[in-house]
Amino acid sequence: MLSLGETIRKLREEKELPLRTVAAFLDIDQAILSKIERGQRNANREQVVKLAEFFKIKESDLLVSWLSDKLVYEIADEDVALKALQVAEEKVKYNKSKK
Amino acid sequence: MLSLGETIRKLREEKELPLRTVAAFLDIDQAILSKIERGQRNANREQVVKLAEFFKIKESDLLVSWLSDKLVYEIADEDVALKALQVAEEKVKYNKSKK
DNA sequence: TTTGTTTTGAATGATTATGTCAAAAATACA
DNA sequence: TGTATTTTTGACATAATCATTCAAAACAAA
Repeated sequence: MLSLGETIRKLREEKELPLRTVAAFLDIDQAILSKIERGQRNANREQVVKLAEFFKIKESDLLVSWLSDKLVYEIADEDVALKALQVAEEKVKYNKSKK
Repeated sequence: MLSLGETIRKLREEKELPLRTVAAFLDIDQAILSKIERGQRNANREQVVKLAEFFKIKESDLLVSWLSDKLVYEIADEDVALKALQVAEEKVKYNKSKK
């Protein structure tokens, strides 16, 4: 259950690439990428899509990783975090069924 | 499966109170409360707590409603919304077990 | 109409997101 | 060691988003 940051750091290190190379592909400063990999910054959607392209992995997998990180972050301090996630699931299912 | 806004509007109308009264208790402009009830604005945590107090309902129930609304909002446009919620659940469970 | 309530939108202020840059710290390795 | 390379950090800038206020418009009831 890796975070987005852990995932892309692992991929980058497997290929023995410096931050610079990946950051250039994303068209951002390497400092930002460093922070993304360590979870100090959030990537945005566009960056996630580009990362999937760069590493040739399934875009939806990386989006799930990114979105779930954001969700966890949003409720991390709440006692009712799990319950909120479950209710959110029901709401999404309901919205989908009626749309 | 009511949203926070629908919930508090229902409660307010049952008691036949104007926005003004509830807004005064929350110490906000009634325009904001109107928007919160209609889902055009997000309440903040403090407001949710006060709303539970005002309507004498369980605080955690209203917090769940509020948090789940926020979660749904955050992923509403994504194809992988459900998957992201499920992965987020696993991450929360994992974090809890290791803490 | 008159009165009270609710909704809307423009304007403003606050907060968050995003990025750059340069220096410090860590790492690799001749 | 010393030097080059890479990574991390933090100060700063700017843009985008969000929250709030206010007044006016729209609505509802008497």
